[in-house]
Amino acid sequence: MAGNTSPPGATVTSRTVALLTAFDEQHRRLTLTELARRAGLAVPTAHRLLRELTSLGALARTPSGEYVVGRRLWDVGLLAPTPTDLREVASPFLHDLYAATLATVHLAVRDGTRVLYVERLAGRRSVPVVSTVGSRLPLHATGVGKVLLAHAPADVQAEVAGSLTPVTVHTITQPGLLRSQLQAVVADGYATTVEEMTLGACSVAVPVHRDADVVAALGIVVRSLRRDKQRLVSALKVAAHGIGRSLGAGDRRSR
Amino acid sequence: MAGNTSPPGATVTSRTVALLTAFDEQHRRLTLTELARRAGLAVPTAHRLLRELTSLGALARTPSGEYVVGRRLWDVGLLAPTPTDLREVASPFLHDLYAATLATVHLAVRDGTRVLYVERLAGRRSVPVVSTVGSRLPLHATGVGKVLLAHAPADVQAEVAGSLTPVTVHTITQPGLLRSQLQAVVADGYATTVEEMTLGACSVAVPVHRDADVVAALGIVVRSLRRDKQRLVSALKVAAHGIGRSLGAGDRRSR
DNA sequence: TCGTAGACTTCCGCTGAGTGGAAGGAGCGC
DNA sequence: GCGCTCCTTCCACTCAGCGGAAGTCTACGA
Repeated sequence: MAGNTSPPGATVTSRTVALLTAFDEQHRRLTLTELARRAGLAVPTAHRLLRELTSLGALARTPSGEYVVGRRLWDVGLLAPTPTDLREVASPFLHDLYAATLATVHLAVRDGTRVLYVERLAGRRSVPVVSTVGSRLPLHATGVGKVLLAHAPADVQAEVAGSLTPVTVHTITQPGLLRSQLQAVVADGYATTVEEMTLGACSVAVPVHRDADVVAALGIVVRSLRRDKQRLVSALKVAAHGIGRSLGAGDRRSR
Repeated sequence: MAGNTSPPGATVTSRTVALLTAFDEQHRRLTLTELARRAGLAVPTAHRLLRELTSLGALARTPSGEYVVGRRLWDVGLLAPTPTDLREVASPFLHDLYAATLATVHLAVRDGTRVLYVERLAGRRSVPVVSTVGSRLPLHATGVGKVLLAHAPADVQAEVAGSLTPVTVHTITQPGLLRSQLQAVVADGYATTVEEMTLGACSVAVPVHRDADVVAALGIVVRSLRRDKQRLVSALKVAAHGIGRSLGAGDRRSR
C-alpha cells in the first residue's frame, strides 16, 4: 500500500516553483521541514527536489544544513527585463540625484496593487526607511506609490481605495481624500507623503514617462519637506525626464 | 508507437532548470524553438513546461510571443545571500567612492575562475566598460579579478595561469609575469590594469576583508592612472575597510 | 492569390519517473 | 539512557510526463 496521493493539479514544475518561491524577505534561509510545509509537499519529496535543485546550483546549503537561494538563480533573476533595463538606464541619474540631495532615492514600478522597489540608494546619513530592493509596499502610503496609483487604470485605483489599511497614524484611510490627492498628483506632476509610511520620514515623488506612459516613479525620502520642497521637486523632475529620454532611446530590438 | 525516449538522467526538475538557465546576458528573450534547442528538449515538452512556468510567473511572454524571465524569478534571485548582503552593506560606501572619484565603481566576487560583478556604479561621464551586474569576466584581465586571484587558492591560480586568453593586445599572457604581479598585489594591497580588458581604460582595485578572508574586491575604472593613483588607492582602501567592518558586524544569525 | 516554409500549439497512448509511507540514522536535551 | 525532532534512504505502485504526429497560424515569395 505504499503509494501516491498527489495533491490535485500539482505538476512537478509547480512543485519546483513552489519550493523556490517559498523563500521571501523574512525567510531567506529555510530548513527542509519548513520548506516542505510552506510548499505543501511531503518531506521526502521536498528532500529529493531540493537535492536536485542544490546540485543544479539553483539553491545552496548553509554549513548548518539550511537551504538558501543559490547564485545561479540570482544570475537568471537579473535577466528579468523591466527591472534590469530600468535600473541600468536610471543608474547614473539616480547617483546624480543622490549627490544633489543626499536623501534616500527610490525607483519603483507598480506591481498589481503594490509598489515594487526596483532600486534604492541610501547613504549612511540618509533617513532610515523600510524599503529594500525587491520589497513591495502599499500604493497609498508612499510617495512613489501615489504617483503610480494616480496614473494607474481606474479598476486598480478602485481596488486600492476599497481597502486603505493604515500603516502609521498619518496614513490616508479615507477614499475621498485619496481621490482628491491623486487628482492633485496628476495636475502638479508630483506626490508627497508626510509620515504616512514611516514616522519621521517625508517623501516626494514624480512619474517617469516613456512616451505617453508612466512606466516608473522616482522618489526621495527626507526628514522634512518644509525647507526646500520646490528644489527637490525640480531636481526629481529633471532626473525623471532624463531617465524617460534614455528609456525611449534604449528600446533596441523590441518589436 | 507513440512513446517516450527520455534522455538519461533527466528529471523534470533538471529540465525546468535547464529552461530557466537557457537565458543569459546575450539571450534575454528566446523563442520556443530556441529554448527547446538550448535546453536539449523536444519542442512539445518545452512548450508545456514553458506554459506552466509562465502561468506561475517565473517567466513572461513578450507581445511577440518570445519568452523572458519573469518578475517572480527576479524576486527570488534577489534573496541569494552573498550578492545581496554584500550589495546592501557596500551600497553607501560605493556611493561615497563614486562621489569622490566620479569613476565607474565595481564590486565583485570570485566565482570559480571568473570575476562576478555584484554591483556597478557608472556615471554619465564615466569611462565606458563592458561589465554589467551579473556578468563574468576573466580573472587575469581586470583589476578586481587580479585582486581576487591573488587571494585565491593555489589550484585556482594554476588553472587560470594555464589558459591566459588575451582580450586586448595589453592583456597578460605570460604565466610568469602574472605570478609576479599577483605577489605584488598581495604585498602592496592593490592591483592595477592598463588597457588589459578595454583599450583606453585603466583600473585600480583593492581587496575587501572580512576578518582574515578576502570576500570581495572593490575597483574603479579611469582613463589614466598617471595622475593620482595614490589618491585613488587610498580612497579605495578606506571604502574597502569600511565595507569589511560593516560586514563583520552584519552577520546576524549565521551559525 | 496561392503555395510553401517555418514556428507554434494540441492531442494522445505508452511507460518509467515521481510519489510518499515507512524505516533507519543523527543530534540534542533532560 | 531515553525520548524527541529532524534529516535521509528505500521501495513498490501508479499516474504524470514524454514526444511523435497532426493541425493551425503567420510570413514571404512567386
